[in-house]
Amino acid sequence: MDRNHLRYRLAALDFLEEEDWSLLDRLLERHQFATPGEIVVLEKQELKLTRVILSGWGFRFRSLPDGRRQILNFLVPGDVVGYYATVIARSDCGVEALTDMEYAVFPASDLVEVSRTNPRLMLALGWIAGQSERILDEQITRIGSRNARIRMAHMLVELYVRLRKAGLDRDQSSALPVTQAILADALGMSAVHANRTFRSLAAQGWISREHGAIRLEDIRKLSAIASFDHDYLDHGEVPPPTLGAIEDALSPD
Amino acid sequence: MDRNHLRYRLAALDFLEEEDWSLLDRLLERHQFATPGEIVVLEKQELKLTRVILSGWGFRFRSLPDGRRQILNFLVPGDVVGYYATVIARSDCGVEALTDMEYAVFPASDLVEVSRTNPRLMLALGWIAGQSERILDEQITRIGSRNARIRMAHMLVELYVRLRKAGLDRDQSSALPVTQAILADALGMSAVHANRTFRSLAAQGWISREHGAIRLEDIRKLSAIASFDHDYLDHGEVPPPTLGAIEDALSPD
DNA sequence: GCGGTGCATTAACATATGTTGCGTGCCCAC
DNA sequence: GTGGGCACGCAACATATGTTAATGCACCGC
Repeated sequence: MDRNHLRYRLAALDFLEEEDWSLLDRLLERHQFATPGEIVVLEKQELKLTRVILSGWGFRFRSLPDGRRQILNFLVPGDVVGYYATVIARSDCGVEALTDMEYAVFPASDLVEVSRTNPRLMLALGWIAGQSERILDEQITRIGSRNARIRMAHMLVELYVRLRKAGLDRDQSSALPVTQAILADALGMSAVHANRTFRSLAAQGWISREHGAIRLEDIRKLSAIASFDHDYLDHGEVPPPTLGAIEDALSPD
Repeated sequence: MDRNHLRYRLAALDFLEEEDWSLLDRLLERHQFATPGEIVVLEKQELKLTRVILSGWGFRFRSLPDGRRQILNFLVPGDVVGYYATVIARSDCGVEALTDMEYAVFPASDLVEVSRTNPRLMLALGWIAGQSERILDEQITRIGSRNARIRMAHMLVELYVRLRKAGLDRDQSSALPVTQAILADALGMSAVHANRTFRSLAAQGWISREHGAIRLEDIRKLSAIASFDHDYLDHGEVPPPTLGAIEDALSPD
């Protein structure tokens, strides 16, 4: 399991040193497992743990008074859950596994020490957190201002792209382990309408279903109708000036 | 201007020391101003600055291909914009002022040093960032799974609560400087429908308009129909166990 | 083989929301 | 004052989406 996807994603940043990597390894020592449908984190739970998804899929969600639920975002390998748990004690959202899932757990307060001893690593983890926030922005835009077809296409492409960035190859990342009901919860629409929308996209041959999963058949077409911005998750490759600034800030050490 | 609202909000955390406060003051030394309607941050702009709202209102938004825009969240005094700018160079959303606004600006890379020298302060700022993320979660839930009336009521109450927590008194915080068009952009609905919804709430006497602003007349009723969770922004008062953990993590200093 | 159970599909109908277009009142610059 | 711009109000109609309810189909345990 040493080839975890967080490592892969962080490598793109290209400024971590040997000691950062080894501290990261120690941080991620303790692993836990979950099976499909398992609730990993309960809502409204006192929570002082940070988790890192190592393999498999899940999602963060909130339940509504009327029994429905809203999926806030999906979790893929390399994602961090509970980054702020040190300062925000209660978790307001639950986490559920979609597939078999392996994740690392450590006390959130460890991050306080990390920030003191290895600011570079902390910065790198902050980068991951920042990406999540950007994904939330995108989710808001998707739900708030697009119709069902575009919403669904956009969501599917985003998941595909995130998986590829997490290091999964084309074939692994074009079969998404989500049911239409899950998609409906994520996109804020009824299951029936999700099905209508799904069939409409499937009729054009852009997606298809296989078992309880969805296969992307034509990612270009999907990106096109959703006017998906392929750059939007790309800012990982920190450009030289910024990297310089980091070194400057660190150098008076 | 020494009584800035970030200071007020951070005071609730109750673990910052004298040196943290003075570093914060130095960080927020440089102020800038904006007038209503002014674009403070352009979309898709290289951005290596972090900003802290000191007074006034604004919002983060994204433009859509068809000319509409989605408001991601509102900014009130004490909010931080561009917390991750060190690692995520490009800003994907713009920031616009709603009222006269004063804000502090500093290079995002300063935060790297803060995290090394004053992890407590960094933690405190992370708490602010964590609250913003929670607000995004709420925005997703609001847009994704509630009808127009509830969405609007919920949003209005949230703004009211956030203002009060930022230190504004009841009267200042029950008049919100937003037009119905702004609300529509925030709630992901058409301006006409926002107006319908507004009038429906106004007909019950729960809100009213005054000039270009909205006055909340009955916050209890609004909270009730929106089943607004008054705790959800409350986790600021870090409970003893967590605070203990922070001290533990810091003590081997 | 049988009967579940979970997911997908479909139809008919109800409702929420979007669109277009026009009218009103207010404030402000000239 | 007056003309223009802006926020708001409103009606009629078009459309997207929700609801309910029933059906089919695969998989699985027994």
